[in-house]
Amino acid sequence: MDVKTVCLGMLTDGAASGYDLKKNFESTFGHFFAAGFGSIYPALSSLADNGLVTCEHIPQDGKPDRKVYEITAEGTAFLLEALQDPAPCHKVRSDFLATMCFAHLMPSKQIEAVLDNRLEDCAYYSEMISDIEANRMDDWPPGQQFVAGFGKAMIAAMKKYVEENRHLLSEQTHIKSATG
Amino acid sequence: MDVKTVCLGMLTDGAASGYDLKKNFESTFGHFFAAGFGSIYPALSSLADNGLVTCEHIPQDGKPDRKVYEITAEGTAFLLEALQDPAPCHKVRSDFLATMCFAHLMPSKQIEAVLDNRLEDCAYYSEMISDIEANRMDDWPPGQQFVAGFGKAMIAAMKKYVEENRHLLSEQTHIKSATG
DNA sequence: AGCGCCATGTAAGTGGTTACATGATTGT
DNA sequence: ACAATCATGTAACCACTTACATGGCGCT
Repeated sequence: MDVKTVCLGMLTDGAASGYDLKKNFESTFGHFFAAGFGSIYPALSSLADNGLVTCEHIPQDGKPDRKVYEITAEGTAFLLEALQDPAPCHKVRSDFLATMCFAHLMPSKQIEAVLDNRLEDCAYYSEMISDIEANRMDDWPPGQQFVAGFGKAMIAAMKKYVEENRHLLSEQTHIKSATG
Repeated sequence: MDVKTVCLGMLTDGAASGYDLKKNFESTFGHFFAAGFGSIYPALSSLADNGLVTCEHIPQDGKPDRKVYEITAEGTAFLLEALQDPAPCHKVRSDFLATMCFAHLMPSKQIEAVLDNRLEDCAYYSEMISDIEANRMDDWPPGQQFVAGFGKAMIAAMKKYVEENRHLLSEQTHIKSATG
């Protein structure tokens, strides 16, 4: 699934601009689907070219036109087909884990810093999800509630694992002992 | 961190061919860092060009030369520097979660199929990690044991969450009720 | 007869990131 | 003064994926 398809999905919730969608990518979708303006704007243009969305230009003073996109019937049909994949992937790409694989080559201080940073990241995300939950989750479709809960559960599991197992990494230094 | 750097890291464990490294990418590193031959072979060539690894050509009958790569002192220095990032990222890219966000647009049967598939994927990975644990984990560096445990914990958390919360998605049909 | 394992590589394509370009308004 | 918010876009770049190309050996 690409940025185009996710944008299309977001538009099923109502008309929005690229700028609006970016906020979704930062909040709700942030923990599992990243996208910057450099992907979103071209995606929306392409969707409009293919008739999957319509675009209304709203002029503004001193700013570029606000472009509000709305999904079309063809867009909905396209989305529904895209959602038919019975085995959508769930991929992790972790420089963190790759780094930890080589912890025995690193000084303890560095390992500690990396682990602390990961826990900070967990804290950041769980706070973010709590904020979202507190504000506007009641009127969400059940799928988005499921997904928010999923994120929360995974982050909690990550935090727990790191806290309970960091001793495996940092108890020893990177210099090999001579006791072999 | 790119494929090059991870290959370099793997070579700290001993000399190996591209084919050998691929097996690592499929087993130990599979759940958090994917790479195919199309990335691995060019990565190793590039590392050799830059003097970070040496390459020994071992002729074979009826097969291409087996090329065994070994890390150099410069390679080790390069790796150690790459490992100094105090905030290595941990990214999830999930078509599964993106799909579930739009579950209210899907028929129940489809949702069930997607959830079942995810649980199968969990089963596949946890079995794989168990196999790895059973065979050759004792002599691993602590970092790789930490990472294997991490994968196991995350997959267990995923399985648990999906099993306990799938009812949120599949109890209702995709057709909006007229009770609003 | 066919599949999977061994073993390497290239070339084209894809999909995304990063940096750049513009510029008014509102808050601290 | 400075940063953040609003608001859009392009162009160069990058890393990785996919498909293709080659071919013997051993197992069922």
